[in-house]
Amino acid sequence: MNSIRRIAHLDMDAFFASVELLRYPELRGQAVVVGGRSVHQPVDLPDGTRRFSRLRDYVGRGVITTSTYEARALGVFSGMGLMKSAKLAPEAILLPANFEAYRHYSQLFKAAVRAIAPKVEDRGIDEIYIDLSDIPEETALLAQRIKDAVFAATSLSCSIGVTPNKLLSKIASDLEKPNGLTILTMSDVPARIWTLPARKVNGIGPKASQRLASHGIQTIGELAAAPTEFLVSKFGQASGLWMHRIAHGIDERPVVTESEPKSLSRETTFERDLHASQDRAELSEVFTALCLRLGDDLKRKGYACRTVGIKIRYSDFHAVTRDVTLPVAVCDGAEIRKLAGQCLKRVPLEQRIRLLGVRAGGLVEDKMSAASLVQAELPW
DNA sequence: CTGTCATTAGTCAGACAG
DNA sequence: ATTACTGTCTGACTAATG
Repeated sequence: MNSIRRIAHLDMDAFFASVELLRYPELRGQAVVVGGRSVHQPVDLPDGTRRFSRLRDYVGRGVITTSTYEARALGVFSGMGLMKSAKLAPEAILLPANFEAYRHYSQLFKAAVRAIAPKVEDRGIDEIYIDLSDIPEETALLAQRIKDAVFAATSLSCSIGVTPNKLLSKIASDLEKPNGLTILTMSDVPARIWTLPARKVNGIGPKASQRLASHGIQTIGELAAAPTEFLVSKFGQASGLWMHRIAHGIDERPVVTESEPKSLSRETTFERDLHASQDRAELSEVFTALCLRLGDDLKRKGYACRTVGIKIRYSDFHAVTRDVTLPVAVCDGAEIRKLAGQCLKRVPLEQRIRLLGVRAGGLVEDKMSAASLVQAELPW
């Protein structure tokens, strides 16, 4: 039971952008970013070539979802506003996101991995953890075999880190990107991990890294050197102890192969900020549409919810949420609309609104709600 | 009967991630 | 004119229950 674990983290390289390059191979080698809306869909020209949008053509409030490494070299990264990135790289190609294609390639690469190593934890569309502990094969050969299988199935490259735990593997997979393969043991922690910024730890985001920096802690090594009592006094019992452990490369979390969703949500950002009274009709229409779509999502996935909530982001980017919990679960869009409407009455509506969202929580399985199954279960 | 403590559920904000 | 969308987790606070 105390055997050394071998955990892999596999991360597809620039996933969305790489999938787009499969469809538009003439863009290979160019600065390409994925983001924005479908108005930027490439147009097929009569001469057989395609016309692409450029970042400088972009108007709106979207962000970059993924960029090619050529685009990253120009300083444009995921999460950056497209308007801002257009100033840095006006000539870069802009493509709208095509989630259907990404989901397709996601299934392909995950199936290819599972055929070799079945203990796989889903971490979103483009990454997974794999527990390799029970597979009797030398680590480097096994990891390379997985990389080859992913490429054979998708024509896409990935980067893999293999270490004794999820924390270290997640960091390791990023060390030699793209097309990397990094294998670390605990003895590598001082040389390869302690030298990295604390921000590289999965779970230390912008806020925590800034707070750490304010105490003179920049690297994971400096975090490891900080007294536990100091970390606990500054970040609380749970976070302080956690930081101390992860800084020493300790992480016992298992690879979890099955999970149920906890919530479903739909939200949208408006082209311009709307006002509750001035733009009442428009807001109401979007609100209802979100609720109906959420109801569809619930039924399609076979869930009902006991909690319905809303989210509003104001023009100053400050956000509020309200929710309500019921004694019985619901899944009907119109029902959700009513409950969400009650939540809406509890938020201030003086300031203009940038984003509106609806959420279903407290999910319970409700196979009966799937229309096809209702028929099947009828007794006659 | 009152006060305290533990526990749980609900609500909301915020951090984080892919 | 900078900042999408979907989802998970945690901490703080309140209320209810025993």
